[in-house]
Amino acid sequence: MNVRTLCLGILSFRQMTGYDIRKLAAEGNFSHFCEANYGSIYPALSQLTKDGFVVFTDEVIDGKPPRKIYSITDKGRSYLFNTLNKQPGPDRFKSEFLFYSLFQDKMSPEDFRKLLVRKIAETRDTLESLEKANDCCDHQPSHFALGYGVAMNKAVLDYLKNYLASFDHQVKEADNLSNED
Amino acid sequence: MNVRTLCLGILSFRQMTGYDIRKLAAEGNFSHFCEANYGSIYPALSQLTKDGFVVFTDEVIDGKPPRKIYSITDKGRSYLFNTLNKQPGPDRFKSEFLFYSLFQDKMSPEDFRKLLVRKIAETRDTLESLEKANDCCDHQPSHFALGYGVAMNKAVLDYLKNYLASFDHQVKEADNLSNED
DNA sequence: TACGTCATGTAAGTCGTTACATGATTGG
DNA sequence: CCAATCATGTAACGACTTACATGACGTA
Repeated sequence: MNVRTLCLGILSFRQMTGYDIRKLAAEGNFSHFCEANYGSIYPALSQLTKDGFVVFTDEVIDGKPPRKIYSITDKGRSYLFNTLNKQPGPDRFKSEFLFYSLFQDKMSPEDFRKLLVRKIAETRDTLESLEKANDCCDHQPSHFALGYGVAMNKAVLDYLKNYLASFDHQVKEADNLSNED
Repeated sequence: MNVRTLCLGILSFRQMTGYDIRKLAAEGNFSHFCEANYGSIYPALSQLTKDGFVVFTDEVIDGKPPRKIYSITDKGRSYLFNTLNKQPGPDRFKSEFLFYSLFQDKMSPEDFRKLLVRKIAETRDTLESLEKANDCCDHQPSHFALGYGVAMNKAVLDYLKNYLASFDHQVKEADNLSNED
């Protein structure tokens, strides 16, 4: 799913600006399963315009920055639903954290613990914002996608919290042993 | 975490060929949180060699294809542990499936159901292979990383199975209603 | 004999990131 | 007045994907 298709999909819900698209894709209800920056969105919108998949109207209002409001065309819509008929590629998960964790026995316990604690906080934040979005949301398909993210992050949070507990337990035991010497 | 660092990390466990690295990164115990193909691994290894982070020996054995066996150098190891001291970037999750699911009310129930069923099968497969790998594995950090994947995929599988059940239930009810007409 | 696996690599192209450039408005 | 937010874009670069190119061995 490239940025062009992402934009097209988002615009199929309602017309909006490139700025709005970026908000949804990088901070909003779509951000937990996709990504897009200005640097890819604006060129994508140009291309989609060239292809006739979207059109825009210039909105110039006094006292506001001028905006381009993009809408999907019939051609764009049929292109979108056509690609949606193909089967989706596999989910992709990339975790620098997990890569780092492979070397936990090469780090000091304090360093690895920090890593864990930070990750737990991060996951908790993500989870909270997904749950909040899920509560507000009445669009059923978005609800499904948000719930997916909630389920995933809950599981990860549990896993990490358990691991932290057992990690602390182990460190404590090791301390006790060394104190007995 | 670019492919160069990934290769360096993998080579810090043991010496191996580019072919082996690809296996680990695309099919093995690392594949659930990273990706790499030949097309990125071989150039990465050349670069790492130039930088003095790895060295290789040519292995030429009669009746076997010649291989280059790469090992990490001290310089490479210290570079690796240096980057490991920085804090890791956030996990990235991309799901074409979730994107597609946003349009479930625009598809026929049969089409969306197929999507769900396929995803469930896929998740079950991933989960099984992670669990199998986890059973065999005695390297504790890998165990942690695999467990993370297991937890995530279990949660997703549960979520999808529940959703499928409620989906089928709804479709059935709708059928009953329309039959009563 | 044909296919799968081992094994290494290149080249073209796609795609996206980061940083830069600009400028207006709003709210503290 | 300063910072944040709204708003659009470009350019350079980096990174990875895909397809191509090659070849040997084992096995069914």
